[in-house]
Amino acid sequence: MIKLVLVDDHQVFVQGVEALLSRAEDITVLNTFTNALELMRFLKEGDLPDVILLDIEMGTDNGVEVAENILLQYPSVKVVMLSTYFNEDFVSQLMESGISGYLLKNTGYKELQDAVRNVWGGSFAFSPEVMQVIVNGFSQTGGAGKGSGEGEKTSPLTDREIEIVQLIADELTMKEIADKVFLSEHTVKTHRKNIMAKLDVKNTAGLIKKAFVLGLIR
Amino acid sequence: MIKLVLVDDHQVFVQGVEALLSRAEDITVLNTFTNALELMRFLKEGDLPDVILLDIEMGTDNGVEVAENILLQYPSVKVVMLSTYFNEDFVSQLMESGISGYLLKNTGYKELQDAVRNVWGGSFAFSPEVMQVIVNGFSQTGGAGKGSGEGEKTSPLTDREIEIVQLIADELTMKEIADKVFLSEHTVKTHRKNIMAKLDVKNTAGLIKKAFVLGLIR
DNA sequence: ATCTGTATACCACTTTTGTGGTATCCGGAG
DNA sequence: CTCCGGATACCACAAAAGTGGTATACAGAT
Repeated sequence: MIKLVLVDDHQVFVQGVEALLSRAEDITVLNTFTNALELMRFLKEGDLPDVILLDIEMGTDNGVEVAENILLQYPSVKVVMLSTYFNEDFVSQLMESGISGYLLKNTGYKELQDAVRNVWGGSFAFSPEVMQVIVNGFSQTGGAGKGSGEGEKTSPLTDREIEIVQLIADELTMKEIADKVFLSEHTVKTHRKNIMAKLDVKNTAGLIKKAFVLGLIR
Repeated sequence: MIKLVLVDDHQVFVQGVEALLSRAEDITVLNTFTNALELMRFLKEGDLPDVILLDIEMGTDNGVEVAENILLQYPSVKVVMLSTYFNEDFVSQLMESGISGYLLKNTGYKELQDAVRNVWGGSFAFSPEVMQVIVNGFSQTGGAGKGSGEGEKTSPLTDREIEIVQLIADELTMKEIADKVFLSEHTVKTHRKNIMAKLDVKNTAGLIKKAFVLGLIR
């Protein structure tokens, strides 16, 4: 019996997936959560699942960081990311963290069940689109060994930086943000600069897009 | 027996919701679709559902327009929007089109079932967050009559404009876009200007955010 | 005690956006 | 046929964004 837990901030979605997975007789859904905090509390209680299905876009929680945390604290559980979007950076970063799968939400439930079984058996589960990029990544960087690039890690943003990103998304200018958070305009610009470097984007458009995908803004 | 169809471009999601709604004995899911084209073809065949659950963010399809089309051609079916995000503009626009509900995906499945029943019975179904804004809108504009503002309609973008939006989201500058689509930089700027006016945003940040919510970019 | 990362602040300069106009061409609706 | 909307193009100016530095202070880790 494969024990699993489900995390996604959309109730209908978790309930739906739960119903879908319950049809498989070899899978039990131990519990479901709509935020990372609940999940971590549950894991701390000791009844560890075999597999965790984790949504990347979770509003306040950063799915990538959550995955890293889980794998750091409980290396034996298999983590499979479920995402609407597909983002190369995440995949390489998450691979390094040791996730077992990355599935897009346009996957069907049969494939999802199979994925859970494969992962439980020690294998991996990636949507075709994702798989392709992984393969390309390897051929580009020259085979095995160092993954798909060393300096390309998407470092997590600090609290202050996240705050700034959200204000930028609210259409405020640097000056307006400066007034709002009682900082100098220079400082806010510096933050934006750092954020753009961390997220590896070239302008506001890329910044907002990535922030959206990362679940930093809603 | 309430006949309904489900539309959302994420397979697991439709399958999940289907499973959830099938638990109710008074609801049958006639069919599910992952894009608007399939849905419209199905409706044309004549077996009209009582209720359509429609996701707003559907990649290439614009959920708002799809809803309008459905209601124009088949005024007797009830349309309920399902969305991750909540956007005021949509709600007022969709209200005018005659939708029967707007639910966020953080709704639970029991509420979803109730919503379907209410809508079928001629009533409405809105998530609390949405309801609040509707009420506020009315009190602000001074009661019934003209909805929540006349000139605030989010006009649909033309194909060219959508193309430009997507290129902006890909971090291209006006000059780069101009080269790419064989237009003058001036023309591209004009397009962006018009787009921003239509979407009622103040800058690139707002533009990308709204484009994301509208499902114009992914 | 030193190193590292975060938050803060400043400056000068270039590039891009954003504003507010005008104007032509074309195709479809009335 | 005429009117209108969409796509196209241009201009000039103001306002931001974006680049590439430097620098201080402080907290926590080593």
